[in-house]
Amino acid sequence: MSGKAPTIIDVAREAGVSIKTVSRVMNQEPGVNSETRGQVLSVITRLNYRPQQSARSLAGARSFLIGLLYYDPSADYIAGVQQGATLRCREAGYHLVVESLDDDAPDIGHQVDRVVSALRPDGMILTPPLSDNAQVLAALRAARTPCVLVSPAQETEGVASVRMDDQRAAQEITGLLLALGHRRIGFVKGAADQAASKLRYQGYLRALKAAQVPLDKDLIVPGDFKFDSGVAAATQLLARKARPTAIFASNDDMALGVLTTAQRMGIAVPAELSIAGFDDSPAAVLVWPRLTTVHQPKALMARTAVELLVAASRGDDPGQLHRVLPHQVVVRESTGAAPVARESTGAAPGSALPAKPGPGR
Amino acid sequence: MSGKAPTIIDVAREAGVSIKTVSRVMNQEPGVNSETRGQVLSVITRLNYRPQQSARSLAGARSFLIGLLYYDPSADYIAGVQQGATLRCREAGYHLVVESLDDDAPDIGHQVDRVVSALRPDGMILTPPLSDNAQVLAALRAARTPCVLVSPAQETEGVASVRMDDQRAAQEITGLLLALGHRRIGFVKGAADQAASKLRYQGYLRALKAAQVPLDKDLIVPGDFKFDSGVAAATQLLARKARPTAIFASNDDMALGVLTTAQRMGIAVPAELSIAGFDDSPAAVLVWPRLTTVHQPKALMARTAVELLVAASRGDDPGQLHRVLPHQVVVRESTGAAPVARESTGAAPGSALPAKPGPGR
DNA sequence: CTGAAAGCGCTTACAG
DNA sequence: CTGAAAGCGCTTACAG
Repeated sequence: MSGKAPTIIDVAREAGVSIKTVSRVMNQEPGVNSETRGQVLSVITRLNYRPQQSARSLAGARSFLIGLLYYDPSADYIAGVQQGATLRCREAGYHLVVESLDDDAPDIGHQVDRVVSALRPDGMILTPPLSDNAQVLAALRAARTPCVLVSPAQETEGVASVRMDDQRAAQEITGLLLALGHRRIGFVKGAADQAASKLRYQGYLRALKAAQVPLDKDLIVPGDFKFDSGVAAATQLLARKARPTAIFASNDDMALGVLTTAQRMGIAVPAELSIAGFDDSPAAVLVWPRLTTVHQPKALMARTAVELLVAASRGDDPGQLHRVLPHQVVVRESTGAAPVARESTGAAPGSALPAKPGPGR
Repeated sequence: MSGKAPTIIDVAREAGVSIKTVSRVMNQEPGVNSETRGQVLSVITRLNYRPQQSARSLAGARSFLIGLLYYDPSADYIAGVQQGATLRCREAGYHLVVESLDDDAPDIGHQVDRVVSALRPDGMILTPPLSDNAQVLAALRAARTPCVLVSPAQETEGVASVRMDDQRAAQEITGLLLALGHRRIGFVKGAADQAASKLRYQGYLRALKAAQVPLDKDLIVPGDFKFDSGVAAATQLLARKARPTAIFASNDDMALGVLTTAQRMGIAVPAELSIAGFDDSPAAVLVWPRLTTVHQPKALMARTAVELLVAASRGDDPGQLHRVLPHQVVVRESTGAAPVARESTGAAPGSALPAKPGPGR
């Protein structure tokens, strides 16, 4: 508890070795007598010595810093990613620096450049839509900073990436609705400029095809991932004569718009209409019935991204560069068996209450 | 675009000055001939020179790093805080390092210590509940690392803090309900161990007193800030003979539980029951009617925290150490005029639809 | 298996 | 107003 923090010199003196040996122990380099190593380790513990990041960074090739770059993410997305990244960083002795960028800014390359040249991070994690931003990627490449793309639109040769299988997840959740007996399943598309939109749509199509359910194009409506577009989509879909018995929205925000609209129209969920979303957002469990949806492995993707970067900076073999992580279909109360087969005749009777109020939890 | 990034030596040579002069210009120190300064600046721009954080940190007293420490925050909270912090950091030439800690861990002091001794950040921002964690504060004090507490339970002499006025906000939103003619206003408390719970409750009490509305203790029910406790609270409150015409929940998650419960009981919101929350969470606008609530100045609190830290690290006068930032009451569709004065007789007729469906947006 | 020397790119006193 | 020297705390070659 003296005034100054101990340095590598203090440790070396106490342990009766050179600073080089202490350095070797700290970096877990091979070729140190195990007795010497134990001796040094005990002094390190006793003095509570911690190497200083700035000195290691200046002298060596590593900064022990990993950057997380994002642009206008949903709160839930960034929180999930960050949780996984910070925990894995701590385990590996790294620290996470976060930077919020403007995807539309013409000087975004410079913004990246600034961070990289100031911090010299050992790696960068890019979340969508930055994972598809050519300027960002070019700036990183020029600075020779390794990066991992989270859910990029497409995998790039030699650039690491982590993602989940959006198409398969969408196929699974559509399959769930089909298994419940639904045949008229509405689909609300995501924003046209996002890669996930297309994948989720394809998953929906595949599931129908696999179940040999003919495609009804009128059941497919546009959306932009926002609540209001879910409201608009539901308004359109539920006004049909032969209205769908289920609606799968490309994300939870839109699914909540569908849910609200159904409730306002007096359509019981899930008795008369099943609703499924995608994302497992916090709001999915803040409504009743709670949403059936897909849980994206955000924290695991981030952990994996950190691992790939740490391996690369250590010179270890990172293994497979393109990782596809397992998702989870979360079945809650917004989906149920299709109504018994009598064609809906338009306006349905009944209240907004579910047939059987479920338990409060 | 050569292989190596330019150093201060390259700049000095090009500008025909000593590295010390370049250093002075970079740090905006006074006492440099303005012509010399301009000359140096132009070389810096031309070479695209950026000082390296690790070298500055090692040689000097500043690291240009600010830490953000949190424990299990809501996604929305951390995202809001971070947005404000990263932007202000960028403007000031700082970078934000985030670390997720475990508030219950017995070695949390060590966890903090590890970050501080490795990174030597110029300051730390602590969010609740860490802003009230004695071990964290002690570790920071021992390391002489300046910190700013976000919304601490109580202000500490000499320790900077930023917060909003929870009590006044709660008083305002209760006042809004009173102004709408409500007299039986239910209140759902927050978790007993959080400082905000008490403040919001006091605000509710004050508003009633100011309006000379007698306190009915049966209208006050416990809660823990979670959705389910809102459901439980509403179930209890709405079963009363003289049921409340409005319910103010201490946060949005609970308010959503109240909303769902009302809808399932066939009580129209806001025609028969007004509902108000607190936080302005993302979910507040993902339901219908959208929630009337209080918007907490998360980003502004974080910006201010960074400013206090940057000023301190520059040796500038930070000014007032305890900042109270303005909040905003956001009036949406979940609140309306109190039903005309006929005593509720228990079970109310009507559907879950609002009297007049509002606009879709 | 271990160590002495040089150097990473800046800032801090100290001179002039 | 400007600069030459020392040094921050490590790692990198290089020896032995």
